[in-house]
Amino acid sequence: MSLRHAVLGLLADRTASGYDLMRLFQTSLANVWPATQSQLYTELNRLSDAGLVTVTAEGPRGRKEYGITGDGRAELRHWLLEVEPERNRRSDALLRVFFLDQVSPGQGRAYLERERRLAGERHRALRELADALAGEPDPLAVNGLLALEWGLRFTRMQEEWAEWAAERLAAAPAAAPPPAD
Amino acid sequence: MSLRHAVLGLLADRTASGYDLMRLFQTSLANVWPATQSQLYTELNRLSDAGLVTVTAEGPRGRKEYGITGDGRAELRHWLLEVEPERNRRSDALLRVFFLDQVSPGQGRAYLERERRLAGERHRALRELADALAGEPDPLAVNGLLALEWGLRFTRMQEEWAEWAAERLAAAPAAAPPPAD
DNA sequence: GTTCGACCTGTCAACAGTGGAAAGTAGGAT
DNA sequence: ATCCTACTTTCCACTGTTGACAGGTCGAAC
Repeated sequence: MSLRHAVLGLLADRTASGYDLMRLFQTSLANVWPATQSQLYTELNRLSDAGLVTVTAEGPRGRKEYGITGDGRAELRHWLLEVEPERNRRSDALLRVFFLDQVSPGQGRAYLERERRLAGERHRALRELADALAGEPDPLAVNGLLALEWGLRFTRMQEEWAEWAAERLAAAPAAAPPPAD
Repeated sequence: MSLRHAVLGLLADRTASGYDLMRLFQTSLANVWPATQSQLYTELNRLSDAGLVTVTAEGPRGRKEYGITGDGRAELRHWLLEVEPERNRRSDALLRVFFLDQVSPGQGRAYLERERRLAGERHRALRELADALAGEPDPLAVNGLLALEWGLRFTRMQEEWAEWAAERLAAAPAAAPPPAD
């Protein structure tokens, strides 16, 4: 459960209402840890009960401004530095690859070609985002750029892999040789 | 929900009991789509109700052997070729990167160094697995090797990225320049 | 002969995440 | 005055996943 830490991280350098957080999730964290409005409000209440955040101000229309507490910062640091990151194991796309011999070799190659295309599109979208962000010195962007570079490398890798896999499939429809390094 | 399709995929070229499937998940699919025993039995019953699999034999100790039906194969092909693969969006590790400026630059670099090390270890483990599999011509291995190559590239990419990110962090603790291609 | 381990099937409670509905306030446009 | 839109919070039903529990058969070893 890292939604908790995502919220703490965002509150660490600004106070915000649930609505503010929702917009931050939609923009800066959309590609890293998406969260819906209902999750956020539930989590804010839980965090508040646990004493990790606190209401710093109450606005006009019921708006509640939340801020991180000392305990909250401690928890955030603890998670950042001491909790082992969990591996991302499930992959819808990779699962399909496992069963690719259930369709004809031609369909398999077509599937991989689509994968390559989709990865390429995502790569170009991220590149545009990176170029757009390169101009404005947004405080959020500092480490966001590290994540962005990760995305650029990842999508590039997916493209190359899909191309490689399609060739491999074409070369040896019956038995694949061991992967190259 | 792709557990359904993982089960269909495995049953597509062999009949198997729930227990057999459990072992297949533990071995060949462990890194792609983990599933627990309880999920499997529940899913088999659901699939059976939906007419996508059927009991082909009943063994001595209550063992039930399941086989895929025509509808099941149709569903599998449909999922493989026509359903858009969903992106894997949540990443525990990347989320941490976003909040890396909550700790000192030195701690941040130490974190990235650990990431690099963990990725390297996983890379070496996958390489050993690939070498071990290179010998035996397992029917499962055919497309499993494609997935394995994906893992090799992915872990290598993570290593390189963590190194790059650490350098980037060291070079510009206040404001990061735009990412290179 | 019993005990042990491998085989085999199932239920249950709990929780994270999703999507949608409900309901309310304030400010600006018509 | 009224309506629309943005803002704000909350609740509920549903799915997927997990881990624990609970049962059962069989072959082999002791």
